[in-house]
Amino acid sequence: MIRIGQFSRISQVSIKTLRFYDEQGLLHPASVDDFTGYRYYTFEQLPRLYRILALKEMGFPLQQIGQLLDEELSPEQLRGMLKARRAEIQAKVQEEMERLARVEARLSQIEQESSMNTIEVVIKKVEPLKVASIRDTIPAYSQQGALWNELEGYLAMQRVRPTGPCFTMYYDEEYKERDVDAEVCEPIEADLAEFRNVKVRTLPGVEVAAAIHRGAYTTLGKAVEAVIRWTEANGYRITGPEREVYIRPGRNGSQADPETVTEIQFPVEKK
Amino acid sequence: MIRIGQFSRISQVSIKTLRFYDEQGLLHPASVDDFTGYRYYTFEQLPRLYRILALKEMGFPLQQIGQLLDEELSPEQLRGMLKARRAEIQAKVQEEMERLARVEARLSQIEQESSMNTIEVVIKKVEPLKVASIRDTIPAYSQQGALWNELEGYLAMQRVRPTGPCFTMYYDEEYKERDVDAEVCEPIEADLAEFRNVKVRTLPGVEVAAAIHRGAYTTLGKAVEAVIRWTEANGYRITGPEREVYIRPGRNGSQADPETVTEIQFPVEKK
DNA sequence: TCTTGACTCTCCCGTTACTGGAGGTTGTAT
DNA sequence: ATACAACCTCCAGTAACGGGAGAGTCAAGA
Repeated sequence: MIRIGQFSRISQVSIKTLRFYDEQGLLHPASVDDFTGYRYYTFEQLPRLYRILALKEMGFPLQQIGQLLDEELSPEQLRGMLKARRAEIQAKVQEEMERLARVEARLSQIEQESSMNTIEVVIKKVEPLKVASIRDTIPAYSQQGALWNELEGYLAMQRVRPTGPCFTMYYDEEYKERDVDAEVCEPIEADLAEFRNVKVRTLPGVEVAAAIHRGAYTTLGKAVEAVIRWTEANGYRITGPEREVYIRPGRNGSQADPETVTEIQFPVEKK
Repeated sequence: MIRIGQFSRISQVSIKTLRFYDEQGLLHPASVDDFTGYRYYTFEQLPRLYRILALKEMGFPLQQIGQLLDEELSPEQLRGMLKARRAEIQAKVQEEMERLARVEARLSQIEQESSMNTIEVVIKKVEPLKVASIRDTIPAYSQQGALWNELEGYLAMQRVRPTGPCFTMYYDEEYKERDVDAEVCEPIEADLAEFRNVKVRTLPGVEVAAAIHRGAYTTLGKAVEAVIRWTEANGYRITGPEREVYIRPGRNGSQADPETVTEIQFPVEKK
């Protein structure tokens, strides 16, 4: 019977940790003095402690270690737990590798521009969204006015209010200056009948790479470029049409209002 | 000016998190109503929020993110922080890979033995240790009695008490049945003059791979084998002589006492 | 036998980046 | 006027301990 200090010295496990394992039921001392509360261990407890340490180094949480030690489990179950653990570690490694890629991308970018004037790109999930929309081929990128008038006119007539910021989707694979295949969308909640060009459907939820753009529409291209470059540098693939979300539209529809805030979104998936 | 709910919906950052970032000074709302406490955000705050998210995905802790955002730092400093982060991530990846190796080793072992009757091996640090010792070549592994008698006799005569469990070091590279190069050691604190065969020195601190063995000495070989196999499977290299630490020696020196507890240690380093 | 110093005990707080919930106030639509 | 969603603050919990306060215990030397 030895006291906690000596047990700690032999096993190289801190006294705090030993007390913690006692409390957690992982390793109770062989006996505890009722009056003084002193913990007494025996050398026979070392193998169990070492088993705990070994499992801990494989990354198991203490709770599971308790189970692994105390429950009689079949080799099958044991294999299962080990394989689950392996999968978790692999996921973790993957995650860290992606982090690394982001940092490396930033580093190589800083080599060129030597500052952090970057348009930030983030991954986020977009919920499924019910929208009313009109899709058409328009002569140029900046000439969506007619579509918006038609769509909003119809919504107003039907007394349906949009439930979030409106946006445009661009279906062209490559960048085009003219004859753009565009769809203007207003998110809605209510039921709405389709009418003429106005379609109603629910867009599926997706992951998007997104960047915020502030200022006149003429410089929107920079944000678009930033997102595309980012997806390439960070191992994502673009899987759908670009969305331009008009978070704060220009005053009275102006396309040059410097306080306009737009979000560029590209649906993506990991390569 | 929008309220927290809408800001949360646009940015896909939870309300709780936004409040937390406010509290932490990472992103204060553009204004707060003095009476109601309502937080009001503007769209102009989205870029800052996205910058926070981007840095978070690189794995920076929030505190550092605050610094990165608010302090004017030179590109040099920025590079430094990124490189430090990169190094940390690489270390983390390395660590997880080692975990993976341990789990894989266990899995492949279970394929053969289909249970967990394993001798657990752990890595621990051994502190530098001052010892009195006698080294000699002995006819067989089990015949250390004479050396121990001489060493302990001298210590008793000098009234020096050992300060921890005694141990033997084996210097032979390969396993030998006879003519074993062994050194018996007693850790001491006090100053002690060398005398005849008794040497005094301080062993350097090292990392060791260790396993506990319980029972008669005749089965010690299994523990030794377990440690050696483990080091191979987990990417370590043995860098010094084996130590056999007599944590609980057999009663009156018996080598067959089944309650004997011994620890096998091999100094190691990562490959 | 007493005292000193090392050892041990319990209890509480802090760590990270939030999430969940209780209980109470405010804003908006009908 | 009333419902109900949205918002507020404060508290507790997460994993696996480490640090420290304040009090009790043990072994050895004077």
